[in-house]
Amino acid sequence: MSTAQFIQPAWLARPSTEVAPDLLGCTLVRQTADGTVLRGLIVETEAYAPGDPACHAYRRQTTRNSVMFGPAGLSYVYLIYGMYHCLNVVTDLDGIPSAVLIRALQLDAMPPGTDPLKERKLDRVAAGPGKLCRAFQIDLSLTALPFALGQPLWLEHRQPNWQEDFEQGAIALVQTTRIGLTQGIDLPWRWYVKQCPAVSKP
DNA sequence: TGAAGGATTTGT
DNA sequence: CAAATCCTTCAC
Repeated sequence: MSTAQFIQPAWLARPSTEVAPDLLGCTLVRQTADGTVLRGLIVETEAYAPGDPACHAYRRQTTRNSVMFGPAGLSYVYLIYGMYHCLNVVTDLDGIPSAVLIRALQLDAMPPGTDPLKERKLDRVAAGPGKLCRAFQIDLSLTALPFALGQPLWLEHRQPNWQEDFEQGAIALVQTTRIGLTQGIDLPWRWYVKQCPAVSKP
């Protein structure tokens, strides 16, 4: 028995490069209109920040990226390549455009005795920013919404078990360069859980 | 008003 | 490596 600790805006009101690694091990929860609740452990993130040429807010404020300029704790969803959506968590202080891209989720374990092939397949269902939005039914209608209980999306802090494993070294994090960019490719602003089967790319 | 291109994914 | 596919941005 455990009580979920919901992530508040104040915890997200820090530079995206600090929040991105801290979000690993936290849980993303999606509640659909019909009441279905989907949960996934965040296992891969990327940070986007001011002065970063890969950031959507690099040039100027536009209709699409305006939520990035606002306060922390809101969602930023955009459409990429005409067919996939990507989910971000807006971070840092009001007026500082920045966000963390959620790139991969580890979905809840299947019941004991499940076919190992099925389990391996499940590991890849949310292994990538476009795939996780597809799995969690996240589209443009969910942009600029607060992450909070009762909303379509919210975030929960790391469970004590995860935090203990992390502190004892049983879980390790990897920091590396971001994926799929044409600019800002050298910034090491991608983090993921080492040897996690649900990470998009090792 | 139109053209170019993208923080992706999948299959050849 | 190229296609799929459409919204956003920027130029004219």
